[in-house]
Amino acid sequence: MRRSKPQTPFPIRNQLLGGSAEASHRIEGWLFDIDELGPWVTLWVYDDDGRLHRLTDEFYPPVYAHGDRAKLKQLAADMSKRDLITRVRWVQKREFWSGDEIEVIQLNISDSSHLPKLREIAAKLDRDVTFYNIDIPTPQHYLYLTKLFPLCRVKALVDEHGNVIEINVTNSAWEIRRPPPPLRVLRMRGERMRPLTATSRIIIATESDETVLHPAGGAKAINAFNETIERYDPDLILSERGDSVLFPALLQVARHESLQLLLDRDRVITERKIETEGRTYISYGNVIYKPPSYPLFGRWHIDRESSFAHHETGLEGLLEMSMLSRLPVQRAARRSPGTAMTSLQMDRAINDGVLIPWRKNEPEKAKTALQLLTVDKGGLTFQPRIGEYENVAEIDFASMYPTLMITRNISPETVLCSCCRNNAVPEAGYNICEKRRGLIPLTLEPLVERRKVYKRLMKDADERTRAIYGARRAAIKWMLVTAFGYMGYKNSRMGRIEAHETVTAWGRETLLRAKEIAENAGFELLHALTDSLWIKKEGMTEEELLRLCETITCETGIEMSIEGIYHWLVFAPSKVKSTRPVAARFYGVFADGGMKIRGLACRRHDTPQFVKEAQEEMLDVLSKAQNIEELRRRRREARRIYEARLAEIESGQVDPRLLIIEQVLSREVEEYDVETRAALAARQLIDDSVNIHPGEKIGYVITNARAKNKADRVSTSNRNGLVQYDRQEYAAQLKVAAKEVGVIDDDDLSDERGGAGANRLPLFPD
DNA sequence: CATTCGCGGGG
DNA sequence: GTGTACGCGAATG
Repeated sequence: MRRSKPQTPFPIRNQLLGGSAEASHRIEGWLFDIDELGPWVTLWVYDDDGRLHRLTDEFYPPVYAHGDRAKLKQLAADMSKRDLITRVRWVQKREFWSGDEIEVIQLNISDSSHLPKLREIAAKLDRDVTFYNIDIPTPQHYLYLTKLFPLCRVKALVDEHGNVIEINVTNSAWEIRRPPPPLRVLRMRGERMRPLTATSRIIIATESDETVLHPAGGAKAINAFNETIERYDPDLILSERGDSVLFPALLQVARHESLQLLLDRDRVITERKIETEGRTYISYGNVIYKPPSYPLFGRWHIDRESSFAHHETGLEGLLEMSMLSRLPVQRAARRSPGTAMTSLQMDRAINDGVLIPWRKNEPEKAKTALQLLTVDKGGLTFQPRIGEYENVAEIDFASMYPTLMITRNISPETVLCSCCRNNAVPEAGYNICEKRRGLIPLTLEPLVERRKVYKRLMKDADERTRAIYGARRAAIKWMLVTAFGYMGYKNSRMGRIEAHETVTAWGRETLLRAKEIAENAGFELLHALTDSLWIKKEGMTEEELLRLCETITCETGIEMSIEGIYHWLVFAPSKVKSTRPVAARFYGVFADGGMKIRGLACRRHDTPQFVKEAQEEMLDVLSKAQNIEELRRRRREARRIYEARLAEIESGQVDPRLLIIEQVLSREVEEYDVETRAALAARQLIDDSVNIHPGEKIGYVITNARAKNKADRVSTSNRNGLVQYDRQEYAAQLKVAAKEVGVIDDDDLSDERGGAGANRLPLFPD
């Protein structure tokens, strides 16, 4: 443990504070980052001359306890004796679930590293005392209370040691226009890093130069890395697999050579343990592997691979999430958007004087089949009418679930409230509170508004600005999506399954209402999915559609708009049984030439690039068709692409790198009951002593799909070009992809199977 | 044939 | 220090 208070601010790039013994002075600039350091937080502030200051501010996180007064007094006395707290007082706060004002004792924790100990105490006192605000990450907690946020403008008064006397924020995270932060970015990527061999390389690139490191070369690589960091002094290290591969490798080498890797700016924190194991968890039903992480002190490290936010929305989106939610940038980068959403809620709650319930670590119990059936019906799904259609319109509700939560006041504490009797919720008949505005709606409303503002501004913006606003919109969208998702999660700090149920019940009702309105207006419904309708009407005009959308918007309170009018649209049948429709499998071309595709091979992550691109090329040809008659002509044209690609595969000359199938492992190798290709590939990697984990993505090439010796079926070798792929197997995959888009049909597949496509589908079933 | 396993959204 | 569900389709045995 490091308990010594830094005597002087760590000098960054020469003497930032002038070096001399000024008594106190002012700094004006912007907050770059915040870390936690025992009884302090470390604030990194860039002043307006571009100099970075490391400031410290004392912070004693306030936690609250409710219960028998005598017991609470005793608790405070005990904790005081053990120096766990610096301050005690009684305050009035509001309880989250009931909304009631209650008297609680406020305890200011003397050092944030004592919080785990406090949680232990809290767990023991569970029966008598209820604790609040005891599991809020300290930097966030500091930001909630000071109203600072990442990248905010600050004015600070600091003493000669860099300790904050006073600090104030002078702008809002919600301002739309803001200059991009002037960051020095170092990019970092590896080649042939797994397994680590003499040919492994790490490339680090500044804006002007590039350095190649050979980690197998030992000290030389470490020195070269350190030299670049010292010289360039990046604010952000943007890596490809830095968390999972590059930093662990470099740190291993550095330790072996007894050298220090100069990752952090902050020299107060020196030791850094080498983590080699990450963590596997389940999210949204998917197994996800989270590699060990290497956040840095005093600069940012973002691993594009392990950052959902950066991967999905880029730096602009990540910063939007971070600023709005007050989550430090590196944390926002490594956590799910749900963490940002929760942070935003906690911020709101704390600043409204609402206590945050402690989320205990109870593993979620498996639901029974019956529960799943009755509780989680989810969004409404129609069966489309199989076939090819012209002049179909798609109309969508905008942000349906978030808007429902806002307009219907759906929140864990408002659903099934004890004060109102209205049986407002369709199907379920639950009550919804009419007296108190829910925390979720309060948090969501400004986000939904902000997305609308961005959308409006994007219309007249230049291309660059449009890209930035688009990324920020995407970031907010993800926050909104998770707001719905975690409401149904039992372990959620402020979750309640009935709230989740309420949203989907109202969602179904709303979609059905839209269907009725459309049908009453003379439209024919072809398909509907959760918040979208596909409709058709002879001689339909755009004005008519706009009127319909307006009516639906008025009647439901949720904005309905035209997603587009298709020149043509195909609802493809099931591949298993060709008369059965499939809800999410269609492709079509909008009047503006754009395509909408769902459920086809090219959308899947486990389709090899070669097949993906071949299908995309075929679709590209089809997209030029203006109607169904032309579509048929274009299919014949696209067939030439199919044949050319097929010939390439059969020649055996395709680059095997284009044939790699990437899949995410769902479990440990030993746990596979079936020796799937993925399992075989994983086995190979382990035999090559590559450490892989459930939730990690692996890649392999099919070498001999039907080999007796299963080890020969796939190859994970990265000796590119030496792999001989299974031509028949890839030819078959290409055929399936071509058939999906109607470029070939059953007859074309029959040569191998010998069966004549007996049940071919009529193109117009009606 | 039954069972196992991986994927989906968005842009 | 997280956060649906469930249906489709391909592969295995």
